[in-house]
Amino acid sequence: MSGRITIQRVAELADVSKATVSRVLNGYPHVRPEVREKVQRVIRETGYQPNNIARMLASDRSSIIGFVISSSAQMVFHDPYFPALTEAVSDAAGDRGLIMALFMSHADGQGHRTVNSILAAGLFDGLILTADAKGSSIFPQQLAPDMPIVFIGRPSQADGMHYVDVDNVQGGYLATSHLIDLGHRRIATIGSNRNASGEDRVTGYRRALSQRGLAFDERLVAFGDYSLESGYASMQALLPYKPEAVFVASDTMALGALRALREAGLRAPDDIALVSHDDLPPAVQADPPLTTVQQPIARTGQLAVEKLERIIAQGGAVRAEKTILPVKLVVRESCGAVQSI
Amino acid sequence: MSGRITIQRVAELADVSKATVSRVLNGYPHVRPEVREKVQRVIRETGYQPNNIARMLASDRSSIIGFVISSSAQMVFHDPYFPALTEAVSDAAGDRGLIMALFMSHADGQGHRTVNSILAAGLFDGLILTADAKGSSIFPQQLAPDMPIVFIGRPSQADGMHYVDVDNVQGGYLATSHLIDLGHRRIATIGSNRNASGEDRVTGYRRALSQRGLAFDERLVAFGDYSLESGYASMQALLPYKPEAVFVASDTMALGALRALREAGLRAPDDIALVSHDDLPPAVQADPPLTTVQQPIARTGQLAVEKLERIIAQGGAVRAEKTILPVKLVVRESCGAVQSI
DNA sequence: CAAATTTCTGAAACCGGTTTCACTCACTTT
DNA sequence: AAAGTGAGTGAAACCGGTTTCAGAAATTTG
Repeated sequence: MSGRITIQRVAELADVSKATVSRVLNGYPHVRPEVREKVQRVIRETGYQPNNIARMLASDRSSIIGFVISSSAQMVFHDPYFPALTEAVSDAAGDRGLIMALFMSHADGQGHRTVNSILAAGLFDGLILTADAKGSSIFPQQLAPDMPIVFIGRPSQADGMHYVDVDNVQGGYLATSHLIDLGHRRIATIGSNRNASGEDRVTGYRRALSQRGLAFDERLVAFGDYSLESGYASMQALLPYKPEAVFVASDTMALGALRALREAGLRAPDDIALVSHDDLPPAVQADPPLTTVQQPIARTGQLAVEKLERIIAQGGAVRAEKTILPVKLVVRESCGAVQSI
Repeated sequence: MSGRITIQRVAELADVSKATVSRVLNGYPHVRPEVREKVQRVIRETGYQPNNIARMLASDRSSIIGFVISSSAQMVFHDPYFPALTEAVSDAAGDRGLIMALFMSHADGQGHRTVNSILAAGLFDGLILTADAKGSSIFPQQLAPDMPIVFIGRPSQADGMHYVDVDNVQGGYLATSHLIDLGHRRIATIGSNRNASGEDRVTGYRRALSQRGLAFDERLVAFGDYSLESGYASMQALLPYKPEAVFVASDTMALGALRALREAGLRAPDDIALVSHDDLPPAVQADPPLTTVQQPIARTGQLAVEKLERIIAQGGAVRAEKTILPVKLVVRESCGAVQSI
């Protein structure tokens, strides 16, 4: 693997010791410029590539991080959020010279097994986990207390955990406030109680209502699972209660909601105004384009990797710390604030 | 990493040599049953986990394979094909005790750089690459002639390459034949010339036409890039030529095509019959649900991993071999063969 | 100019496994 | 009973790097 030639061979050719070659390789000081140059020339001429595995063994660092998506395969398929997040983490890792190993843990209770085997591999410098769904918690901390771990999204047991999340409460709040500003009073929501993000967005919704003196009506709240179908079903369930506007907790569910409206012979925003959450590509493509709360996915992935790297560097002795990223409202047509062109 | 205790410690506790522990660990013969049991007990009691990195170094196998998606980020987002394929490869790798490292190489010409750095890592037992787009070929073979590589999809330079692909020609053929069977004569296609798959599907389309004695009309052929938008634009471009039916080379483009129809006040299948390709989840959700050619994505990923494993095991001395998987037509409503319920 | 530093450098230990090889020992063959 | 077999075992080499440590060489200081 990686060619025949080793550090030993380079050392011989350059007429120095392995130690010196290693110093040159890692840019350490205490090497005479001329020697350094000679070694570099040999390296160049031979095309020598250090064996990373040997390096890992000796330095006890692998530069590999695990990225575990602990959602059901269904969600990974239906919601572009995961591909987007995966790319963000992958990019961030690549930028920092880390290799990302991806694991998709299945919904059939294999979550633990997957994580177990990952940890057993003893191969990773650290792990990034997507926040678990409520009730199907993963606790790698118990299995490997020293493994550096960063969650993306608030885990169900957030105590002592590092995590990066977007301000979901603020997201729900901004979306709902916008609808109130537009004069709507009877505002429904399609949220989710599947994870912390969904709950937080509903919390923001309620906060906006109460702050503006609007009553909270239980019948105007539906819960989905982030799938298009659940958005569709939820909207159908809400229609009998005649909402004027709806805050949908994800773009994907909003697409389903739009379909339900269309089938009911209604149009957004004319008959029902709609604001969603995430600002993923489908939001722009939707008909009408969705007014939605933009969450900085790329930044989220980047911060998670940076945080993980920091924890790794400090040997895990970092106080658990959460990072909450701000969100912002992107106004398009589904809310009725601007005219369709 | 992976706890404190080493094979040396286990050996001491079990009062045997490292060699014997290693034999037990790997299930090798030539260990007395009682000794084997004693070692296993110590392993159990101490919770010993072998250090995989040391193992890799000694055995020159990492059990890590790289999966490189060499498409633009755009496509990865827009087309569920890639998440589906990624999951398939990830699952297949996991089933076989391999770890999958994911790389998304960008469209900005970084493709090569990504692959270079992957190879430089000297860490992978092998690579699975998604077929390159035409003109942006990746040639890791040149850089690392000994690296076992399997493509998914026919690469632009297929000579001497291992690859697994679905029968795209047959896909285009089946779809088009179906439309002909339904009585249509003026059949258009939205294909793609971005990669081999797209071209093959168009080839199948042409083959069906000629076999049934229908003339090929250049104006009835449009090319997209697998995005929803390109499907939309292509359909708009085709409408002036009044097709009775269209074969669209991907579900995602079909969604765009449907939108174009809707906006033109037309309906599928009544005004224009439509058959697409892939049978990904959106095909079912579409309105109307899409008649589409099903490609066995999970199987594709699985075969790619198995083939790669075989090449690795044989030290790369395997004659290049291609595997073409059959496809089948799934009839839903968009073609007009069955009545909407 | 001697003494004290500081800069370079290489030998050797080390990381934690796997694998080779020689040797012991019990059991078969002649 | 001597020789031949094969199973069972451990010592040691090995994988290819990094890191420690001590000593030589060069430089600064007194």
